[in-house]
Amino acid sequence: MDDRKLLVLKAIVDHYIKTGQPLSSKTLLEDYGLRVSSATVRNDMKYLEKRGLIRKEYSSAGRLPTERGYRFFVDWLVQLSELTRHDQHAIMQSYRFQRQQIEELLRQTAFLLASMSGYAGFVLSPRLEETRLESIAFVKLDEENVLVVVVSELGIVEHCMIRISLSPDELQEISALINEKLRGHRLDEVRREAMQFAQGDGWHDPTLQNAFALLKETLERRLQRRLHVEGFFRLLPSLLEEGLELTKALEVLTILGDADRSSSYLESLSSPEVRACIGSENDLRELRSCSLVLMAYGFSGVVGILGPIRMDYSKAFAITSYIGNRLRTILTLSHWEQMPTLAREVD
Amino acid sequence: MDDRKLLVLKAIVDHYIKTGQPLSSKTLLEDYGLRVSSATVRNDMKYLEKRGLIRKEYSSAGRLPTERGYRFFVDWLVQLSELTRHDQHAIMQSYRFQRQQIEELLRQTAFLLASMSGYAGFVLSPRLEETRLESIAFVKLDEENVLVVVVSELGIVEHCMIRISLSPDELQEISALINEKLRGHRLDEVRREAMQFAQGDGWHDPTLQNAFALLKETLERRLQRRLHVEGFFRLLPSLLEEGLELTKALEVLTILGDADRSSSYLESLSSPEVRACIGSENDLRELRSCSLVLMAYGFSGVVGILGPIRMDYSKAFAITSYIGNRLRTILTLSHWEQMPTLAREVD
DNA sequence: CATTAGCAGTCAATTGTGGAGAGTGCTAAT
DNA sequence: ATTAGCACTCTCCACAATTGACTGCTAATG
Repeated sequence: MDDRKLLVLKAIVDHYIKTGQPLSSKTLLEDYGLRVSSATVRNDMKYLEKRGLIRKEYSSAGRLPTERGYRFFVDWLVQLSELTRHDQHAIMQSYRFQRQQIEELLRQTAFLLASMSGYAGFVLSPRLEETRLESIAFVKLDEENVLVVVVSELGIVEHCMIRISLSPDELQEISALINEKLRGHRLDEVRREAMQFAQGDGWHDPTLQNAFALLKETLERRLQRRLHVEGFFRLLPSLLEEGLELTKALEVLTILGDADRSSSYLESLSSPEVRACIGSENDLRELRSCSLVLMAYGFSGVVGILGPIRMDYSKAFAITSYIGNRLRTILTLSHWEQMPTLAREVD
Repeated sequence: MDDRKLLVLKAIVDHYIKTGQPLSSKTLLEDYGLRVSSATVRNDMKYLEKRGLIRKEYSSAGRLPTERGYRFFVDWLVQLSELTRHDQHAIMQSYRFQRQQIEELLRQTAFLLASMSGYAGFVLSPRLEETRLESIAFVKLDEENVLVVVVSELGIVEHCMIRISLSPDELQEISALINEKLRGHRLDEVRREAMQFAQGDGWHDPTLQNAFALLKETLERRLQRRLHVEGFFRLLPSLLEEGLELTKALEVLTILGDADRSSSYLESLSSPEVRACIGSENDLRELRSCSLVLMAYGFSGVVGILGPIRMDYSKAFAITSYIGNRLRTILTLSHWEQMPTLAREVD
């Protein structure tokens, strides 16, 4: 495949991504300044069509990329665009107020992905069971209620109230024991050990055993991951423009609402490097009519963009990669560093 | 207006809500078993049209309700349908696992409204400033970090970490002072008083003043209300069926994303009784092409359904009212009551 | 006076037709 | 390998004709 053929392919993909219109041999000459005749271009197009990289919508129409064409484009032809200073600045700005609440941070990130790309943005929360325990605090609220707060590397992970009656001294004892034994352990281990305590390995006081059972249960229930999605109404027009019927397009949106199914899929796709999954490359049937651009940011969390197959991959790669790395940095820094101090709040 | 005219109106509204098709005089006779001729019905229709209750889409088409017609229907003709046992049971089921996290409960409720109605469901969170302080706990996590937890009538309302170095004794002292002075006060008062402390009315230790400033700021930032919306992709087909253009329909969805504008509007509309706001009765321009059915459930919170103007009002009223009252009950019960105990969890 | 039968008039929806325009494929020449 | 030129294909748009569903009106009826 010679250089001119590559150029023709690139022109077709670029043009179709930009305008949504098939590109004809004549327009290609005019707009991309080739110094050959349109017939030559047509011959090249025929070659590309035989290789399955472009196609026509009907016999006498211009050419547009096939999914294989997009794949080829993404793998070989795309030049990774840098974000403009302006965009970079906007991203920094929106992370300026460091939130302590991790879920809020993730929601914000999804919003950022969506608004910068013009498609839907999503963030799959980290697997908290992979993070390490910083400390667990027990607070006596009144006679029969105790507040349990679990703090991990990523900040406050969970709080819950437990109905149990313990003296301050007892609380102190438990607290010291747990923190000494479990600090630095991964939360899934913590959960396992809480279960052992609950079964009586530590104390034989049944009330206490209950407390641990509750703690374990809390960890279990709330360590569920969340999938934050933002801006999918912006996605809809793009999908419809591609000729998708409304019901199909809504299926795409609905699958994102089903966090269980989509989460595990997104995680299985992701890698530390940003990558794309185009149209029918998707294993999830409902997503076969759109494309994903995503990357992992740590602790098995994933960020990405969901758009039409005719997506501006270059821009999507740039945005996802920049924001993903940003998020990774923020989360990897100890959360103690990020906390607002008065001085910072004021400026 | 005689009984037969009312029957004709009701038939037209019922039929249009069910099928989306205008009703002709002939079909009306056949389906609703009137013992008069079609000409008579046509005369009645003419009367109703003159009163602005029904209209035609073009000169030789059947009749369909105007917005005034829906309003009349809702005010005088709608018979409030009871939810089926099955539906009631489903609602109870989904509230069976009492969540401690209020936001999770609200999200769940929005989901319930959406899935039962087939339209979009929303829940505006309570004004936390109207709830009363149960207690504030300070926990020393390590040398320089203190965890602050605010518990109100509705459960845990806020937690944050503050960067401050205090001895356990000092913490104990502050804690006792605050809880004694402020328990039972509304959170907006608490915020105000925190501000006074911050300005030095209590201690003159600058570090402490900073702590209170932070507390105040936290309360301020996080007492923002949230608008939980679920299932608005289900709303879209309904809106489009009504002949709304996609852009207009998306405007409707977008306005719900703008929590600030829509929240205050929804609150201003709501009353303790379930009520409807139909089409152009809405003050918010973007909502003029759809209808709201909503009610207040306490602490200025609102639940409701957003649907097309051609909505099944009878069903929407039943669902909103049932779920709204359910939610009110759950929140009004002291949160201590709802907490899971082992016994309940296990069964 | 309310009701009815019958007929004329209105309009949407559907189908078919024809011409213009855009673009390709092929062939023969360079 | 490239090019010019021509025939062919298919979409898109506008226009017309036909069909069918309802209504409005009028004159007759109990």
